[in-house]
Amino acid sequence: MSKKLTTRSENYSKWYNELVVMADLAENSSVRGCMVIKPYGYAIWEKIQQELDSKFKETGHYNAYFPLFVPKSLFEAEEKNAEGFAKECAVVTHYRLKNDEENPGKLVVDQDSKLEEELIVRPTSEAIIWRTYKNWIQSYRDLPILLNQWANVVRWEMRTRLFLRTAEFLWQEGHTAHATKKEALEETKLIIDLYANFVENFMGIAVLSGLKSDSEKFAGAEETYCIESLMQDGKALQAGTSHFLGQNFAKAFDVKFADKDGKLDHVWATSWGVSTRLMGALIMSHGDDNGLVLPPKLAPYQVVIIPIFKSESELSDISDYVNPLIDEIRKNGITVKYDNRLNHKPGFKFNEHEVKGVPIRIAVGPRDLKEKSLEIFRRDKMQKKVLKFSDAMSEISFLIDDIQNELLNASKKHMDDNTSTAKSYDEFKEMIETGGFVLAHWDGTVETENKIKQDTKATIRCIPFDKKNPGKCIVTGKSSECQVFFAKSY
RNA sequence: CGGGAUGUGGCGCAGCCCGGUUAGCGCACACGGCUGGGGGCCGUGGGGUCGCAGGUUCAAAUCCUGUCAUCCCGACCA
Repeated sequence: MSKKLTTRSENYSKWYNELVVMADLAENSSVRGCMVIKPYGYAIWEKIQQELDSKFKETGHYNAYFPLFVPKSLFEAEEKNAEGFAKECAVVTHYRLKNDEENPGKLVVDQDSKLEEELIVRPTSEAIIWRTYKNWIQSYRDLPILLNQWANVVRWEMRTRLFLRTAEFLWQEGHTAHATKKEALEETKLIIDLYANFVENFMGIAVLSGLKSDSEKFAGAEETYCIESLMQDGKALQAGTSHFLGQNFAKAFDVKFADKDGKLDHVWATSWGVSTRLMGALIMSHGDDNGLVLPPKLAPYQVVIIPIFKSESELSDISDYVNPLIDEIRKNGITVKYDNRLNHKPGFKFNEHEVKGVPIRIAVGPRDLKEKSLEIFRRDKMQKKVLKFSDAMSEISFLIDDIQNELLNASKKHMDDNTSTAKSYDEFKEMIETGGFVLAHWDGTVETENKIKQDTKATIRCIPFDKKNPGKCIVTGKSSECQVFFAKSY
């Protein structure tokens, strides 16, 4: 691993300050591990939302919204799910404050307002949604239900980490109900493929996709499919998951439907989600020492034009010069910002947009007006060149595609270069120490998985969908259906 | 939740070990001038009571106790 660019890198503030800051709201605050997303960071999140939304809609899904609070009795209905999340739930026990008689001007919880039943702030919405689906589903004619919700959830983690594990985070969670197992499994696969496609082609991040082992799967799921990406420091990051829930939630919430023959059966379910963690993946995949690097499809603005001028009349001449180009860029469906602020110097602006990762920068000054030229710069490779003004549009169009492609290529190359195959356990340990993915045979048991985790801190990141190359487990020598991907992970 | 570290103007830090003038520096900010093809320069100025609570002391940013938060390592996790 040549670079160690991570969320914990020394360049921390350079990476993130344009996007988010950790919430620092009050003295003695227990709003711990929450982030404030700044406008530029939120603009990136909105891009992610828009693209995913359109893909969900193309595949027949609709958005809906369900309550933030989950009554404890609902939450505990699906036992495995409840058990899995119990340790990290924020719980609402009272609904009123009153003046503190001993401390004028201060408030205390009104003990008379204790709730009969505690409310859990959703760590995920299966429970409340399946309680609702119970009332919506009677017949096979009511199926499938294909819903998605954009929401915030709260998981009171022991240890938080900016972007990757904040106590409150934004995500989308899909929850579908189906008449058959086959259909639910197809949905689970459809979504993981949709995610993989999105993360690769929109965000420019190479991913692996496959199955989670039993110990890594979602609490309450029969099977969990995942996409895993490899960060620059050689650690893996789970970027999205899609769960086949079987009939677990339908049984827990007694959701049955009558099929064509009038026979009652429990409904089959899936759930799936991606979160603001994707923004962490973005930063850790593409960022460099100069700050963020955004793939054009994700950039709040793809091109920035910086005029170089001494006086306002000079600025006005430059504006006349570049305005036709700005119009043309927009006509081509590319977003552009003309940074004609008077209160910052060009050098400052260059730097600011570099830190923000704007894919393409154009600089225009008096010299260019004379020579009918402009300077164009691509952020990913930090290369600039001077062009004839008349060639600008075609170069911009080329760069928009080229930067998008090159980022994915670089990400794929990084993953390929750092994926190796271990033939023995000793070799495996060495490879894990180096970083990256290690493919190895595994006998399929939890015991072996745990041993590997204890010895090396590596976990099974994913099991390929086609299990087609039998061999012998590197630890026990027992037979193995296929090689699986191991890595140390976030 | 266990181990370690940190908390000082908006941001980043020094000072703390060995208590003692008016708590200092860089960046940022405001004003003025010179500048202007890569985070400009010079000058002037404003802003902090040292996370919070308590204790020791003539005297606390500095010592002690508690507490909250953050970061790192572990366990746990999208």
